[in-house]
Amino acid sequence: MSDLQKPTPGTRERLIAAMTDALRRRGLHGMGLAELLARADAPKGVLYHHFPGGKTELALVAIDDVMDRMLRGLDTLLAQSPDPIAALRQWMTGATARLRDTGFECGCPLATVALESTTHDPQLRAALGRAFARMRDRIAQSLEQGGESPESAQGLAALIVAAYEGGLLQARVAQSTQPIEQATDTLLALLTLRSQGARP
Amino acid sequence: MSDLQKPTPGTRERLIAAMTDALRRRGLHGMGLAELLARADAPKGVLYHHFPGGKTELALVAIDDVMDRMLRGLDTLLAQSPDPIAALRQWMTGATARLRDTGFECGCPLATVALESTTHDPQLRAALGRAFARMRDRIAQSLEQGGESPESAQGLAALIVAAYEGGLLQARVAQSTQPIEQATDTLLALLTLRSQGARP
DNA sequence: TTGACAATAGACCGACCGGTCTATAGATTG
DNA sequence: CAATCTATAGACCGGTCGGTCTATTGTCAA
Repeated sequence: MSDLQKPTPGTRERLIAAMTDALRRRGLHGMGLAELLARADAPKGVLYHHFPGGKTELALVAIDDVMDRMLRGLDTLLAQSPDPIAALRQWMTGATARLRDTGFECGCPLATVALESTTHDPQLRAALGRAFARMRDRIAQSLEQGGESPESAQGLAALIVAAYEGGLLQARVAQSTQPIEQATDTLLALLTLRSQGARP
Repeated sequence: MSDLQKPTPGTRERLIAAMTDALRRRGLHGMGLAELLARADAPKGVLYHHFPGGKTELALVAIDDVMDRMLRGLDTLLAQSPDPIAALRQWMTGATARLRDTGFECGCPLATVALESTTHDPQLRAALGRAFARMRDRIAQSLEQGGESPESAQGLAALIVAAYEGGLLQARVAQSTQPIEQATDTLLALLTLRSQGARP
C-alpha cells in the first residue's frame, strides 16, 4: 500500500535504455523494432505491454528520461565547479570523449531524432522542444547565478547548446574530435575574453 | 563535338533537386523512393539509369552538388560585403528565413543525413566529411583574409558552422526562430567584441 | 530506313517495417 | 486451490522499403 516502487525486474528500463542508445547511434527511423528488441533482449509483446503507443511512445519516454539524466549530470558538474564555464568545458569534454570512445557512433541522443522529426508528429516535436528548452534554461540559470543578465544568459545558453550539437555533428562525419575541440576551445576562449573585458 | 553541355532535358537535375529537398526536410531514411520519385515526377527506371548505385548514389551526388551551391552563395555574400562577419550574419539570416518560411521543415541539407550516417556507409561519411571541411575551409579562408591567424581562423570557422547547425536544430524543434537568433546574435556580438578588443 | 543506344516507364520482387493478436507463465489475492 | 491480473513470448499480418527487370519510346548516325 505504501509501497510506491514498481516491482518490475527491469524490462521496461532495458527497453528505455535500448531506445536511448538507438537514438544516440542511429535515430528513430534508423533502427528497426527487431534490432531494438534484440538489443533489449525482449520479445515484441513486452514492448506493447509497457508502451501501448509502440515505438513512438517508447521514444517519448526515452527523451524525457535521458534529458532528466543529462540535467542531473550537468547539475553535478556545476555543483563541483565554482566557475560555470569550467563546468561547461567538462560537459563538452565528456560528450566528446563518449563520441570518440564509441568509434564516433554515440552522439547526442536528441539531435538525430530532432532533425528527423516533422510537424506530422506533434508529440515528438513537443517533447524535443521541451527537452532543449530545459537544457538551455538550466545553463542560463547557472550563468545568471554567475552574474549574467537574464537576456544575455539565454543568448549564451542557446549558443552553448548550438556549439555542443553542431560540434558533435561535425566531429561525427569527420571521424575526428578536432572540429568539436576547435569549436569548444574557441567558444570558451571568447567567453573568457568577454568576462575579463567586462572588468578591466 | 565542342558541345560540352549534356542534352538531358532536366530529369537528372530534377532527381538531384528532389533528393536535396528530401534531405533538407526528412533526411535520407525519412523519405521513401516512391515519394521521392513522385516529387521529381520521374518513374523508377530513370533513377537507376542515371544513378546505378540507387538512392545512396543519388544522395552522394546531391551532397556534392548542394555544397557547391552553398559555397557559391557564401562567396557571393563575402564578395558583396567587406566585413566577413557581416556576410556570415547574412548567411545565417538567410538560413533562418528559409527554415521559418517552410514551416520549420527545410533546414541544412547535410545535417540530418550526417547524423543518420554510420561507419557502415563509408562513402556517405566521406562525402559529408568532405563537405563540412570545405565549408569550414572557405569560412576560415575569408577570416584569414581579414587578418586572423590560420589556427584561430580554423577554430572560429568550426564554431561558426557549429552555431549554424546547432541553431537550426534547436529552432526546428522549438518551431521558433528564437534559439538560432539568440545563438547568432550572441556569437556575432562575441566576435565583434573580440575584434574591438584586439585594437583598443 | 534501319541499327544502336540513351532515356523513360512501370510491373514486379523478396526483405523488412511497425503493429496486432493469441497463448502462456508468474505473481497476487480471495 | 481457484481466480485474476500483470508480464512475457512470438507467430502472424498488411504495407512499404529499396532494387531488378523487361518493354517501350526518342534520337541520331550510318
